[in-house]
Amino acid sequence: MPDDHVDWILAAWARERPDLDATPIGVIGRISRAARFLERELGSVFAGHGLDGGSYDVLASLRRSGPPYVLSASALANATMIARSSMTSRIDRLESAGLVARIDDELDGRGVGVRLTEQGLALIDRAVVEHLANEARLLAALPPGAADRLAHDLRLLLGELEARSDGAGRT
Amino acid sequence: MPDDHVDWILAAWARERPDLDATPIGVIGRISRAARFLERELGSVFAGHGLDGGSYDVLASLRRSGPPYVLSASALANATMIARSSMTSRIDRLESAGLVARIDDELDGRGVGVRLTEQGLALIDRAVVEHLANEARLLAALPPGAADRLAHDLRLLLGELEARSDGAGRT
DNA sequence: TCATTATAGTTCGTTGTCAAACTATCTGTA
DNA sequence: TACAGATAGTTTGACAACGAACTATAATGA
Repeated sequence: MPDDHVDWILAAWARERPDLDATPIGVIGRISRAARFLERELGSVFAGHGLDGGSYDVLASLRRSGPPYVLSASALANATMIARSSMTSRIDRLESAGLVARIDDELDGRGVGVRLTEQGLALIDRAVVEHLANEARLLAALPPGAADRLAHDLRLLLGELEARSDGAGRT
Repeated sequence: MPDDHVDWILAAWARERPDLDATPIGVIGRISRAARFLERELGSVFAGHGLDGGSYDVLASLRRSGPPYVLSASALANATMIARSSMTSRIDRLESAGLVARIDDELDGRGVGVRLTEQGLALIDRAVVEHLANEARLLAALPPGAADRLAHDLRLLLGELEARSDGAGRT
């Protein structure tokens, strides 16, 4: 019932280029657009803890990996889908903030372990509660069943995308 | 059946923080992650036309607005969800590439119209065909009905998000 | 064993986006 | 009219991400 912006996009293409089948935009355009809105909405909670989305992702990855809260820089880069060079500077920032510490990898002289500090652990354990409440709030207006359906269907799509660019995910 | 990375994230949180309800990640985490994958996959087609995603968005917005293919810089910024200052430099780049031209707004001395050049029109009319085929390809592996269901449910979510941050979209 | 190749991480230069400050113009109201 | 505030667009400085080049270490295999 409530139009979204993508309805306007689809109507415009139907008018200007009726020869094209623009229906994929109904899925992919909405995912891109929703991701941008969500990034903004989620950002305010992160900012309340002195973080941005990228920093939160690193801390959350370490936290949910369980004790001793250590992952390699590469594992973190894979998990968060950014380049390794970008992870270097993310770790730099988090390290200056005292939230993580670099430790030598005993088994592999090239590797660097990234460990959650006590301060980092305390921070992410607080932030995750608020973050999940925020996410739940954003989904709360959906009619019953829609969220589960979305999770199910997005899982199919994401599984496909991950399989395609194989070796990217799966930390 | 095929796991996606978010399944692992959910399992990890269930193990480490069983007190939390992480189910919103099943929707929101997948949207964010899918958006990143899609950005990459779609980028290769754009690059084949000498564009990036942002440039494509501007040209496509102008194209589907119909003749005379003119929109204000603000309208373009709203449609593509970027800051007006970022739109200034996007237009700069597209203008140097000869794909758009700035024109004075007769009615409003502050306004700047952005018009698709003949070259820009020809380019976007070629690119959009290939782009839509690419999007269709990425959705092709979904089981019957899944894409329509996704479009429907994402529309509900996006409508909610757009209503929340009111005045952002709706060019 | 030693040379070749692959991998982990960092450094470097470039780029696109952003917020804030600024200029120019328009709008509303007294 | 005149002036205060809103709006359109640009400029500026900061920043996060990227790819390519580089260093150091590990793995392979002849």
